[in-house]
Amino acid sequence: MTDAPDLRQRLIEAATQLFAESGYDGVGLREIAKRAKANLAMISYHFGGKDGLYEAVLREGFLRCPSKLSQLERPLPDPAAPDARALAIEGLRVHLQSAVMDLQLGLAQDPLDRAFMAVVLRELAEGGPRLEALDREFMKPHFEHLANCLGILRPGLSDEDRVSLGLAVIGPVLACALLPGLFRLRNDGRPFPADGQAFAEFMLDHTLRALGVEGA
Amino acid sequence: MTDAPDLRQRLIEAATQLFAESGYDGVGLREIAKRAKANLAMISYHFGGKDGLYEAVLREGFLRCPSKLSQLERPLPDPAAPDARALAIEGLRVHLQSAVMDLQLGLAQDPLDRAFMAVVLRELAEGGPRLEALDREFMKPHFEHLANCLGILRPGLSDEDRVSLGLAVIGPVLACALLPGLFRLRNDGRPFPADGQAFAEFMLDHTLRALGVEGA
DNA sequence: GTCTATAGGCTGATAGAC
DNA sequence: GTCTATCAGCCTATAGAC
Repeated sequence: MTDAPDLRQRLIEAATQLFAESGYDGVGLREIAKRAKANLAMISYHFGGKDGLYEAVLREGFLRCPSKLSQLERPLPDPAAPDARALAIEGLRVHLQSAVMDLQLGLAQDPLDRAFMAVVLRELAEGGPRLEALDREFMKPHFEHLANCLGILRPGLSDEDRVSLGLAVIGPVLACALLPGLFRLRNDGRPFPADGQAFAEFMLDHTLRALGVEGA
Repeated sequence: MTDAPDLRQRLIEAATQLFAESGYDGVGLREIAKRAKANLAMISYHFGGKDGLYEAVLREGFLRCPSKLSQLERPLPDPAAPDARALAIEGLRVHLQSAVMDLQLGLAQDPLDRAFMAVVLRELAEGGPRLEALDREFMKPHFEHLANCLGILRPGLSDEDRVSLGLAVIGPVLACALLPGLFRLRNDGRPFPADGQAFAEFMLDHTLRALGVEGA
């Protein structure tokens, strides 16, 4: 991991960790080079500059993560099917578990993946120019799957209310990922959630109760 | 506003806006001085340095906001009262409306207040050394009020589940405040929520359904 | 209190030897 | 591909005139 074979990879790993900790403006290239046990000039040579390195961090992260993202199968419920509601409920469960996994709330073992997700969340929060690409890559698939399931379980909402409902379901997971320090405080210093699976189940149960659906 | 009487105030206002936009490391003192129409040296003179200016931004924000925070009265429900459940429901409503207001999701008119809350949220997300103070000042009162209400409506939860339940209620509001750009995308470019009051009511209704309580 | 001028250090980037 | 040495520019901070 830290002793990756080639320099390029070491630089990307070091940069991912440091950007995750301190943000783009908070780290210098010298520090990154030092952590990667590489020479400063190698950053310009391999990536063309700090911006190029940052983009490489995101690009390589994209390439590395999709295979890990949504490892759980996520069947799209067919509204016309006779068991549509049951499928939607199962879809909702898979969606929540998947979101909790993706956002590294306790299931991700690889520190590099955790750091990468922190970079992504930081970028989403800043609302910068890369927001649309990140949304398309990370958030949109989840939101669409979520919207499908919710549309079956609660049809006929206004546009505004549909967004609100989606937010009511996924918001807790997002908030938890965006404010890890705060929820550590809320949980007496222990990381929260302690058990990602149980957390996802709790949120699923909460959502199903709100939707007036009997839990599967 | 931008033309505040004294220089000190102008510096704090300029710094609040710029720190909100670009973060602590993302802005230079020159830029802050320029926006405040002040001389660079005045920052050291009045605040002792960049760190002092940042702390002043937070301190003055604390002083300015509590009067605006929780403008709605927020009675603490008494679990022993005969109408405890009704009081808890009303408390929950007030809590959600208040949180939506505090987090500037559509109700805050003053751009300075909006910028200040952005600084606070940024600081909470970074998880820095000031996190505990910010939590105590901004989050804890809400969480405690929330916990009181939820404890009445749904007693006997485990510690972990109690945190989860609190997060299920307040998470959507937090997520929305932390990812304004993302939810603008989710809402076809329009800011979300369009109507903070309606948003709070939706979340209250959602929560009450989940808790199996008839809406007031 | 406000300003100019500048110090001293760090930043990202690169030329050029190997 | 990797390194050293160095550049020009920016950063924060401050000494000192007014």
